[in-house]
Amino acid sequence: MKYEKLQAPKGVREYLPPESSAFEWVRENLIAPAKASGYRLMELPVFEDTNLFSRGVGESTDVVSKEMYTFEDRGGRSITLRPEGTAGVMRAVIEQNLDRGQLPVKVWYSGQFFRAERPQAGRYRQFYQVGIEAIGLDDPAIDAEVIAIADQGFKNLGLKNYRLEITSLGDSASRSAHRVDLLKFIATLDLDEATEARAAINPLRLFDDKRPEMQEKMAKAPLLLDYLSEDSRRNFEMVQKYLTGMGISFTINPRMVRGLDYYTGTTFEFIHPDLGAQSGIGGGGRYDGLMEILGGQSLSGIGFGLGVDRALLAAIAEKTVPVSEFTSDLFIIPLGDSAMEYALRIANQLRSEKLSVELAFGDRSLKGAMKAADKSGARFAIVLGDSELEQGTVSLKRMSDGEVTSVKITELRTELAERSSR
RNA sequence: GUGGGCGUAGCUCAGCUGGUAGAGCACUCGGUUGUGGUCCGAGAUGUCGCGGGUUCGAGCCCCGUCGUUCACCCCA
Repeated sequence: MKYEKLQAPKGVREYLPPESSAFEWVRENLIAPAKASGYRLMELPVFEDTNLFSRGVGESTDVVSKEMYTFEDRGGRSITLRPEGTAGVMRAVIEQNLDRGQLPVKVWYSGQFFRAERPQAGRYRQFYQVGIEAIGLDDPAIDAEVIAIADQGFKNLGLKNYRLEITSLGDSASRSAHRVDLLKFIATLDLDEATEARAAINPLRLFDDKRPEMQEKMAKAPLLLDYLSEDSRRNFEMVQKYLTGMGISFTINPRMVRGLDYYTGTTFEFIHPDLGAQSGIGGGGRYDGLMEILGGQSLSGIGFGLGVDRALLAAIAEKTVPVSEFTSDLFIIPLGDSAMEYALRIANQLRSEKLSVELAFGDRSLKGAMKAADKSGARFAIVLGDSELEQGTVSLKRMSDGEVTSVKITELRTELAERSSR
């Protein structure tokens, strides 16, 4: 009886050895600056009450209206696989009262997110993000620091070709003033039906249209940046000053539009040109009304999400991924049953002393086992047979040049420690 | 959700105007008794994505389907 083969669901990206080590390298490097800045881990569920996203992210966004994985659980509750990270963090902060202590609350997270889009280069239905949130403080210095943390993550990967774009969406007074004029302007344009509909939901979206004729039409549209209130404008200037002071280069993109409704004030995107159509490797911004919308107190916040999958693609494009393979300290080749019994024992012991040790299993030829030792990248190899067991000594072979030294088995650990460090 | 390209051994691919499959790499074993990376030799592996159709006959043609890839919408 032969069973049918199963496949992974459409649009998921899997990371298997040896590429998985590059993925892990990217993720850890993106996390490191957050840890170094006092952000602490938050491990959250990947599914939440659907209302969290429809209310938090915004009913009008594409993410909510057509890209969510929503289903009913056995208790009849509407559940959604998280399409982004911020809403879940806010929910947990409110629910667990983290905002009752000292502010800001500074947390980071890492994990998979889900959007039911048509997959393409750098876009998957399950994707990985590293993110941070700083909640409860209005200070342009925090905005600048959050951006700097993201930037440092990309620098850790050795990336050079990306650029940082920033803008300010201002406070609600700024936005409503701008909206009036923008709607007036849009009313003068001759738009197709689909675009008209998008404009009705969120007129800012038209700035993001890639079609050249639309860009032309929008060229003279009023820009939100010109409508910033005095406070917002001063805030934005401070953010820029701080960034410049840290040596972080950026460009101001007054036409930048983000896909989530909760953004306010400082907003930013990291863009890498070598990835194809999906060029955003990370982005974020302020979300000053979000917590209140989700039933918490009225606190501001700022955060970012960085795409691990896309950052990896960028690192591959720029050829900055280190080629290091896993290397163990010792590879043991036992010959025969009693040697295997002994090998398992000393391997365990060496591992308990923090050495990494691999064994040759199965009935392989010695030549094949040596080949496996070579492939594993182990620094040293020993053969364990009857004569070695009798004499209590082994020939410690250094794989890089084949040099062999006779070593007592009881002294393997110290020998390895000494020789590996050189 | 819309549109284009692709789908042949683990991987990268070849397969001429339709006659039931190959290469390189990788893998396993061997090249005289227990030592890797080079070299030489031998070997295993495919329901040609799946289903249907045309045909005496299809990996090659047609339809559908699934997957993949690229782009649009949108986004990490």
